[in-house]
Amino acid sequence: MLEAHGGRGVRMGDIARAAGVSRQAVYLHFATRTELLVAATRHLDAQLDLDGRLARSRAAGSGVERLHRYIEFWGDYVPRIHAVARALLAARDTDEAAAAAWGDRMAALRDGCRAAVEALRDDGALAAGWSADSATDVLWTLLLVPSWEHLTRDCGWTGAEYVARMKTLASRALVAG
Amino acid sequence: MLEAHGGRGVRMGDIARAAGVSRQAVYLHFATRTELLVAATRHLDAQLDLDGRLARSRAAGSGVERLHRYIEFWGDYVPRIHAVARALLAARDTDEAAAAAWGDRMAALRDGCRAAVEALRDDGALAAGWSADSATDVLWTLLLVPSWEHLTRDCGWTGAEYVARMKTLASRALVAG
DNA sequence: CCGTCAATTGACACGGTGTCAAGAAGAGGA
DNA sequence: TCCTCTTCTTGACACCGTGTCAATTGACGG
Repeated sequence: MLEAHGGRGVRMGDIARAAGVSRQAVYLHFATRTELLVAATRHLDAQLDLDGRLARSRAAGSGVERLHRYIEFWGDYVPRIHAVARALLAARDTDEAAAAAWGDRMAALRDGCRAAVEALRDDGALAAGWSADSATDVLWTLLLVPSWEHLTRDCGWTGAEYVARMKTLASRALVAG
Repeated sequence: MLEAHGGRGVRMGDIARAAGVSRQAVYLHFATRTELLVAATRHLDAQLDLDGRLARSRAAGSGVERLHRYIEFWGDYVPRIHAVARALLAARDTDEAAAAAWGDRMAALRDGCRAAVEALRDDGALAAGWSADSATDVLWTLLLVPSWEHLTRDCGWTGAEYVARMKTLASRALVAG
C-alpha cells in the first residue's frame, strides 16, 4: 500500500480494510502507527535478505571494489525499501520513535560507508584532503534517501544511471589518482 | 518562531498569539498555513537580498570560480532560510501548494547549478563523463537542503566546513584535471 | 461447560486546520 | 452627528486522523 501511494497518505483504517480486519484489530497488534511502520521495515529487511545482499560488498578485494559494490547494493536496495522509508521519514517529524528508528537505519548505512572508506584508506587510495571521518560523512550524505529520490524522480535518472553515476561521483571525489 | 523550533511544531494559534492577535485574524491575512509559509519565504528572500547575494557568483571570471562562489553563496544562505525551508518541506507531503512552492525554489537552485556547470563547460573544464545535464543534476543534488541538514546536524560540520568540503567535493567530481 | 483469546462494534477524547456568524472598535466622510 | 467600511474579536463548529475504552461475540481447547 505504501508503494502504491508513494509512502504517503496511508491511514490505519486503510491498512485495516486491506487486511480485512477492523481498525481496532490493527491496534491489538501494533500500539501505534509508527510501531507498525517499524515492523514493516524489519519485515522488509528480512524478506529482502539485507545481510545477504551486503555480503558481496564485504567480500570485495580492494577498497575501490568495496565502494563500488556498496553503491551497487544500495542502488538496488533503496527502490525496494523506498516507500516505507518515505513513510518513516515523514513520521520522523512528529514522532520520537520514528526518528529513533530512522536514526538506526541511517547508522547502519553509515557503518557501510565507513567500512568502504576504511578499505580505501587501507589501500592508500583515499584521496588527499579527506580524513576517514570526513570521507565517510561525504559518502553517507551522497547516498541519502532524499538524494536518491531527487535524482530518480525529479531528475529522471534510472536505477542503472544512479548506480553508474554515483560510482563515478564517489570515485572521482574520494579515490586518489 | 520556526527557527526557535527547528521548523516544526509551530501552529497557527502560536503565531497568532505571538503576533498579539486572534487566531482568526491570521486567517484574514493568509487563507492557509501554507500560504503564510510561502509568504514568509518570500519575505525572507527579500529581506536577505537573495538577488544581491547571487550577483557575486554571476560575476565570476571562470567556471571554477563561479562554482565556488555559488557554493559559498548557498552555504551562507541555507542556514538563514533553513527553518522555513524545513517547514515548507514538511508541508509538502500533505499540501499540494506547498509542494509547488518548494518546487519553485528547487528550480531556482537548479538554475544556479546549471549556470555554474555551463560556465565550466564553456571553459572546457567539465570533467569527462558528465554531460551538462547530468553534471547539473549532480551539483543540484549535492546542494539539497536535506543533505545540508544531515552534514551540519548529524555529522556536526560547521558552516565553514560545509562550504570548504563541498567545494572540494564538487571540484573533484566535476572539474577536469 | 467454562475460560481464554482474538476480534468486533460503536463511542469518544484530543489536537490541529479551517469555517462561520455575530458583534465591537475605530477611522473617515457626508 | 451619524453612517459606513474595515479590521478584529469571541466563540462555536466541522473535519480528519490517531489512539482509547467498554461491552459483546465467536471459536477453540482443556
